[in-house]
Amino acid sequence: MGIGDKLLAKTANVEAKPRPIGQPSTSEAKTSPGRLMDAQNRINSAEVRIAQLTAELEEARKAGGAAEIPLSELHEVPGRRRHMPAEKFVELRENLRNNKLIHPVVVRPRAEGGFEIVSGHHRCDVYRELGRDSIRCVLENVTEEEASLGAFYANLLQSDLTDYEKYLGFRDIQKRFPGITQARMAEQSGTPASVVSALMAFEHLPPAVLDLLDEIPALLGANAGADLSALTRKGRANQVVEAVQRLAKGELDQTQAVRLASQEPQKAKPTVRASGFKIRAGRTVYCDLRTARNVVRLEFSNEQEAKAVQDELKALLERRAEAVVAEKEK
DNA sequence: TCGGGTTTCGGTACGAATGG
DNA sequence: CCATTCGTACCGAAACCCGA
Repeated sequence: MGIGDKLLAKTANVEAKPRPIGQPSTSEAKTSPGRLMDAQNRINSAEVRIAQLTAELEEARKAGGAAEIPLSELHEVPGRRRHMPAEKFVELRENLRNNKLIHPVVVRPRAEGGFEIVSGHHRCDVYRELGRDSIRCVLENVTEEEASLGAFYANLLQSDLTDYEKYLGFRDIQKRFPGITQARMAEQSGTPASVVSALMAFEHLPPAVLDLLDEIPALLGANAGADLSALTRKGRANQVVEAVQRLAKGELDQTQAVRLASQEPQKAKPTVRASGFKIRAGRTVYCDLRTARNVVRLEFSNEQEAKAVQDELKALLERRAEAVVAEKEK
């Protein structure tokens, strides 16, 4: 399931893309769904109908194929839906508007009737949006666990999921399967154990930080998150919160936030940044001055000026040096 | 001053080493 | 045996540099 779903995701629109997009087909009922609906109308009992669909799917599965299932019989299981950015969804919709579905939706029968979607929530959404009645499905005999895990691990494969969202997913898995180790989850998801470890460290961040992450999931990557988590456990929660709040305001980047949080409180000095300015003489830059810590660099447009300024600076510096000596002796 | 090549920097990926 | 930390390689974007 995991692998299959991954492959589905990777190749969802591979075939269709290079094709020139034809005329948008009107949403006139395709023949096979139409026939299916007609057939359904003649069946009174819903159970019989489901039984028939299930049998159809079983048969199709044995033959290695798929069957048309009414969208009204497909149900979503909470937490299984895969994240998809809006623009990707539009891409998928436009693809399916003009091309036929290459990868059938994967479903499994529900005890209370109908089918639950194992993989293909977005394809179903698209079909509903396009006003279609049914969609090609394949039956997958998987357990509840397998279906959930498969969906989540396929989800993980998406690089546009933020690290925080990945953490929430892994945490969900742990909640559902108590006792599962990080190593096991790493193995199942094909993620290095060190990454799983870093992700799971989000758990130990101060509540205020987690609240911020709920609002802005991309605020912290797994690495900075793990660093801040370690600091939190060392009793630096207050500084961690402070640093992350400034990070959220855009005053710091992630490494600076980690640095800030790891400094002793009294040492939390404003970050020394290189400063400088340029003096122009008309259009050309007469002098470019830069200061970093205790170093001042002066760059002149020509050597004569450099020499002249050096002489003037000498006098200025000697005066200041004397002042420093006087200050010390006081 | 413009364009494009390069360097730097913040960040991620992941295996190796270490710790509990 | 797991989880965590460390070290290094890598990546992309922005900053920087420099000749035309």
